[in-house]
Amino acid sequence: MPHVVTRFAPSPTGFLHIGGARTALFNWLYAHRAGGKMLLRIEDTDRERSTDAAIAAILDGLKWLGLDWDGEAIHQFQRAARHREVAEQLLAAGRAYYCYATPLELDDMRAKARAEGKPPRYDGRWRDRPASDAPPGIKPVIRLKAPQTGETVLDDLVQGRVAWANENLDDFVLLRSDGTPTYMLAVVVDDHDMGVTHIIRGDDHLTNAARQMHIYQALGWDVPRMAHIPLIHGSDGAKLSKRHGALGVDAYRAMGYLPAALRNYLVRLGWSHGDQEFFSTEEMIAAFDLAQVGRSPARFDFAKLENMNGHYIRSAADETLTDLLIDTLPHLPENSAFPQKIDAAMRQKLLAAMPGLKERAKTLIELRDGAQFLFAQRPLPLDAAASGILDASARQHLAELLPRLTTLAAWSSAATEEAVRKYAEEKHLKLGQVAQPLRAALTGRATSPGIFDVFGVLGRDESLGRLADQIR
RNA sequence: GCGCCCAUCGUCUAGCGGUCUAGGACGUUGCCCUUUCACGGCAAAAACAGGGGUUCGAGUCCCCUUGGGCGCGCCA
Repeated sequence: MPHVVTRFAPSPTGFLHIGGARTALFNWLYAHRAGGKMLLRIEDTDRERSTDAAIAAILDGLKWLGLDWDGEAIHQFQRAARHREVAEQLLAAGRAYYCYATPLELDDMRAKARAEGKPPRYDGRWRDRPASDAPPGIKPVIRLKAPQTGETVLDDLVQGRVAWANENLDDFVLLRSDGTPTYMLAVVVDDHDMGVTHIIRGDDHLTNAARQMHIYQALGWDVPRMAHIPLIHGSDGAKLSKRHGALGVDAYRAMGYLPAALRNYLVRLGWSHGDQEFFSTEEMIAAFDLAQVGRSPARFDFAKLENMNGHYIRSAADETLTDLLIDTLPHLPENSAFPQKIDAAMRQKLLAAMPGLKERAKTLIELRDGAQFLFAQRPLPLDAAASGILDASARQHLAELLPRLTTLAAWSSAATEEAVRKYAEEKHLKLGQVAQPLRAALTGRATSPGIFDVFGVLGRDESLGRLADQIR
């Protein structure tokens, strides 16, 4: 396979949103598949809107998702001198020119073009004027002398052949009047200098691709292969907004999703491999291919993500999951009924309960809530359903069961089960009629892991104590 | 307005001219399992946007319409 270098190039004007995360994932997968590299470039040339906090959030999000990059992150702003140099090189070669048009003139130009049913574009008024025409006191921008006829054709790895008539494109700005580069120039120069071979990005950049190709051509540089992947939409089909998923990846962590689950969900958005739904990281890398990326936008569906997350939780090893939950605790929304600090003894308890807990949780939040009874203090608070279960006859059953359980020779799930089943049989009760009161007394809830597992995990003293609390 | 992109069940998608009475997954509904809740199992409802072509044959190719999206800055 040929040498492959991809890059993820977020602009640090906000968190790493879900669309960006998927773009990063596709770049990462493509690079790994080819045994190549994925580079990271922070596009911080917009000094007004770029923040260090956003950079930190993006790096943190990538790390959490397990998407590592090769080498140091490049900060685009630090390369401004190089960008300027290239603009001047273009100027010297006659492939770019100074433009002295004022913002007011440009506004008029666009308004007029629109009125005539043409795309609003720069009319090239300074394209062929001699330097001697330069008005005094105005700092010029540098514009690219773009081709005015013919067409620009992109062979996109996802979109296929896309063509633009050059007359619909214009002489855009390369270098601003203050000497700083525009995004269009910076991207091309950086991708070239970084040796990027494959540009995989959102299809909101598709039109930019034509303009960037003009820069490559003017410079005589090879154009990297490009792949414009469709955007992710909200559940209503419109642009992703905060209400349906345009959250930072940290928000997904806070909702209790596993990185592996989010990765799996994201990779299946717009990409498929036959009917396969679940992919380990290795499988994903081996199977991923841009040719299978669809061209239509996908809607974000929390229900499916949640289902996948449940799958990942259920199939995770107990040790792994226990530690993941503990490590994630600080990121989850506060729950005063659950300890923020888990010591070694508590961890053991959690681990022991994990087989029963993980079957019942779709998110780490649900996992935590399900585990709450483990650490509850006696006497247990009962929720509405639990106190509904514990009526007089239920408490009577508990009272009769308590001595039988107290005298058990050895305490275990199996031993308690035998005792309880025997009691139910003697009294001609269905197991549920005694299991539910036990559950309510032991966990304070109407739902929990299997009740005999609860006995086992809680241990003799705590179990008997909780039962006794409800008898009085 | 102009340019570009897109269009299969509610959602993610399989399908790359005949094997499609359109397959899988999520969600939904029903049944089973069952100490609760889950899990699991079984079953059901559910789609080729519309219209023209091309072809012996079209979900698959072409055109138009409609509907979405993206772009059109001295933002990125």
